[in-house]
Amino acid sequence: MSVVRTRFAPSPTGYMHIGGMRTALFNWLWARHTGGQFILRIDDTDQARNQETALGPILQAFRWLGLNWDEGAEVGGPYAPYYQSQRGDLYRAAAARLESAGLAYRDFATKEEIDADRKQADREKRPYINIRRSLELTDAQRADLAAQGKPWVLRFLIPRDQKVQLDDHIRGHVEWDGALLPDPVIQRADGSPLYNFATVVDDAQMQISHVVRAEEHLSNTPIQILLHQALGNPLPEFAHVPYVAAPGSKEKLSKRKIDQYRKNPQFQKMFEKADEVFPQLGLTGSAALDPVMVEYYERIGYLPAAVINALGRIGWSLDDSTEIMSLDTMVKHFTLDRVVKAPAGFDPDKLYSFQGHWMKELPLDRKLEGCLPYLVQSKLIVEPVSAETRAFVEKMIVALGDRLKVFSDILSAGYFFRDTIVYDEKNFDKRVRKESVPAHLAAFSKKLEAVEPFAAPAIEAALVAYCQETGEQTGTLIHALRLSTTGQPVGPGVYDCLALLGKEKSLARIAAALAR
RNA sequence: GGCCCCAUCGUCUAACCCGGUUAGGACACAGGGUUUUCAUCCCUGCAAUGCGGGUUCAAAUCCCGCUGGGGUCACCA
Repeated sequence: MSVVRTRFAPSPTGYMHIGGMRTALFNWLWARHTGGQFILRIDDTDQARNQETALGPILQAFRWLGLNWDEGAEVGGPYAPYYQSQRGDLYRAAAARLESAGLAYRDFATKEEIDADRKQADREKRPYINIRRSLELTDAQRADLAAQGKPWVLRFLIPRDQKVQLDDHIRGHVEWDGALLPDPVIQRADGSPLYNFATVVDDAQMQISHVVRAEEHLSNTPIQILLHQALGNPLPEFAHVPYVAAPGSKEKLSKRKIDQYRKNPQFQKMFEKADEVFPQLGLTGSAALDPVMVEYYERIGYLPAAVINALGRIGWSLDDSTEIMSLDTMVKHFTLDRVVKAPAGFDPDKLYSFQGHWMKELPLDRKLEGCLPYLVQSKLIVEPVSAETRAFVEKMIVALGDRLKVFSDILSAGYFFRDTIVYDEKNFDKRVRKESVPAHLAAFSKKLEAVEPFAAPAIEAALVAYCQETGEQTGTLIHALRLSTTGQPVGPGVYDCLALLGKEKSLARIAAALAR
């Protein structure tokens, strides 16, 4: 096989879709597995919906996940430019070629006429295909229309006597009947190309060997195959991967259905997390950044390794038991024939589980680098971050241990920085405002004054000693101490909390809690 | 509705191509143990071949039909 060249060709929409990212990943993996090239082309033929800024988040998503591209946006390459908006000459030349070969025709039909034809076909319960009235025009009539300046579009003349066959790497053999396909517009009146045409021209010119894309493009494929044939291009291989569905459903994950997803039980947690975390960072909540967007995961503090792992397991498996996979592992083993045919729901729980794994693997210094920006953005610490602060946050991270799942979880321990703490009232009543608890808290607080050094082992020893003396349960004191010093019913070991807080703050907070 | 695709635990999947497994793994869930919280970790449990016909000694696996789900039907990409 000659060199494998795959491409991902996003339209600049202002965000990177998590499902699109999975398709991009498969393209990337196939190229890397085979030692081929991965091209990032920008399909911005639809001028109306493009702005410069709309591309940024897409490129950022690739960079964040570590999916580099050999040719394409920003990096250029031998088939530059890689922006469809800059490749007009190529499309116009190809269109002219088809027209002069009699494989495309100028269609003077108006939208209204086409609509009427369509409705008519509908009424007669037969499939709509173009009536091709413009083909009946005499040369004189055509010249006349041209002289009048009547607008026309260029349509590809679908060969209606042909069957189109495809041997797809994933779906196997698929056939269409040319007699049922409408003639697609390949060029607008203003000379600009349409997606199906530009894609064909580009895939051929860029020597794309494998078109790996989501199955929603399957119905575009016969047209593209016919176009390639008409243009005399060698046919690329096709692999239509299943689309990524909304959690627990078979419906394509779609940004437009975002409001429905808020009620989706699995997605709900992600929206709640966004609404909890983003405002602390000075961002709007889930309204601006939702779990359909790759940026959501970056901003919440997921690890690229976890997102990659989760994406790679949607619709693909290495074998019967491997779940945890690094990008390198996937590159080594990825093949198109192990891609599943059925659409798969995105599973936030499974992603979270992968995240737990990869976070555990992460060295402490990397965790620190990951957490610091959250503390800075939420104004809990200031930049430049002093060496002492770094050391303190590092201790926090150690104390948090596996409770730190995503980087933004560091914010759940904000009570180490804030002077006014928010008490969980229900648990405060249960653990502190109870029987002899305040008295014990006060008495133990006195013992704490003498603990030196004020570190976890010494604090624990003091507490155990106190409980032995008084016959009180250690659990009672532990819960009471946690509630009064952090306000929270859960968190790192309470000895770590006290040590982190220091003697002075610990005693002050206990006193403050007793005074409530 | 036309065309096309798809169908194994709640979810992601393995086994299907080349028929013979107590239908395997993971996530989730439930129970238990460790940690006097939570998280982690360990153990256990729960749980699937959509239906109907063939072919065959034997069908999740091959064939047909049905049902169900989904994608797509633009001068969007």
